[in-house]
Amino acid sequence: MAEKIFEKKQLASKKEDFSGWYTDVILKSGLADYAPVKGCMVFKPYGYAIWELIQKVLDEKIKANGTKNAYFPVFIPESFLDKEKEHIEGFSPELAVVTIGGGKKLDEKLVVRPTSETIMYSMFSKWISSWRDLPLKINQWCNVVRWEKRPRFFIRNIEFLWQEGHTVHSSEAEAKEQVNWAMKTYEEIYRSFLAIEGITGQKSESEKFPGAESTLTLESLMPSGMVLQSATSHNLGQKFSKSFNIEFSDQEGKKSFPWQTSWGLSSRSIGALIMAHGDDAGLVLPPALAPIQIVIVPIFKGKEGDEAIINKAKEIKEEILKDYRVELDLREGYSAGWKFNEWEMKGVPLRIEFGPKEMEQNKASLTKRNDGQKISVGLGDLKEQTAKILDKIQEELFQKNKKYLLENIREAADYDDFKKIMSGPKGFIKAYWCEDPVCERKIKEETKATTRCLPESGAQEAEAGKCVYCGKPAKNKWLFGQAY
RNA sequence: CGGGGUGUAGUGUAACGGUAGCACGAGUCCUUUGGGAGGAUUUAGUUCGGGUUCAAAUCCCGCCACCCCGACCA
Repeated sequence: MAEKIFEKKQLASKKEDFSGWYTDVILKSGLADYAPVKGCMVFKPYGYAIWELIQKVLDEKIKANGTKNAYFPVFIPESFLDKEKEHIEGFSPELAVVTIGGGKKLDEKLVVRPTSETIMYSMFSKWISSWRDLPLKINQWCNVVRWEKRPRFFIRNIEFLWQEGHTVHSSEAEAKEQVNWAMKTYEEIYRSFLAIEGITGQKSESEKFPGAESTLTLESLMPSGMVLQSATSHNLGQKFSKSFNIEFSDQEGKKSFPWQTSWGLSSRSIGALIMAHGDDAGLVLPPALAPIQIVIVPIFKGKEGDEAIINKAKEIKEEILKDYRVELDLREGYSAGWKFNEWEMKGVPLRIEFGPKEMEQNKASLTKRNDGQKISVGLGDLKEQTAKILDKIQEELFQKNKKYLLENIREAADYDDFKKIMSGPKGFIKAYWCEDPVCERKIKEETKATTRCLPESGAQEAEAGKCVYCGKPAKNKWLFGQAY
């Protein structure tokens, strides 16, 4: 059966060739295309529409949090990045640098932003002088450039799209609150919209954002058994405010460095979406983020009755289902079966067939993309039923993904166990780690697994144990996995 | 950036160093439309740049891109 679909769809099998499947689905569903420059990709309209929907829901939450949108330049003077030592060390290997402008060699090279901390904070130091200027909460939607050596659609590109929030606070507690707010918001976006479960926790010293005090991360599990860092939120402490000379006078007139945060969610999330839910017939999109939530395929019966069917189908689209993103497929010259396959490839969550039979019985035939279930609904109940079914699809996708994640967290009692899991199903591994970077590095070299995070639950759960690698005392159980 | 592989029409493929062929797609017309319909007709290609040869898709060198595996990373 799987082979049959493989042939029919001209799609690699998700199970047998995950990488091939991923690329095929993206190209054939029209999400994206290769660009002439290695590592760059084109977001085609269908893929960009998903990004716009993600932007819309996240942007509302960011604004409701009191953060305002702004836009900073794409070029950053090279010297700005040098100001924070860890920051420049972390980013220098992957910078794109402009040396010529307007035909002339530039006096100071310009870095194409890999992230905007430095250019924003140079401005913040001008804008902030009093406690009355705080908190300052700025977000920007933009592209960033990181010269990745091994690109992959959406997951890892030289240029990608994201949102970066940057806030400045008069107290450390307030900054921490902001960092937590961002993480909770990302969790909600992933769970309620992308229908993807994730685990939140602290990054280790070596995995945290270059220049941050600490980094919170959301880690999701992909069907390949590999882990995807899905969103991050950084507590920058006073490191950047000191490097960039951001100072404010507090209520007592005392000068002090403020506490800062930065947090981001990128177009990588679309990659997660594709991987998490798709199947051998193509994409499967959750209704909340599907550019087309419902497709109506009219079935013609010959010249005579066609007009009535088309008119009724239009009425269904424009009146009964006017609250949804609906596509009415009136294209001629394609058979109904052909259209079914195409819309399945594009992952449209719900298909409505409307033909002579439905016309006669005043009903519609619905098919759920995620499990192929067919439901017959009277036109009188269609509006109500559609709402229920779309909610159900959204929930089913999330529950399936959550179940997969929970079933793939394994405890490694010792290092042999650890290695066995990594050479088998992979997924998440929970294990004691002494927090010595040497053990972390060795584990990575020997198994490809890196620390993903110290889960929020991990700290309470753990009574002191022994490091899975060196056997020395360890306070916490960390989550390991092979990262994308 | 290191190792391995691939590159022929829009896509998938075939051709010993000697006529670039097939299928799908796309265009037009007709018949069709409940799980990728049929006929007629048209269309289009050796990644790019060098070299060897009487002759190169085929052999050699290089560029670029893509895939897989590493190192680096959202």
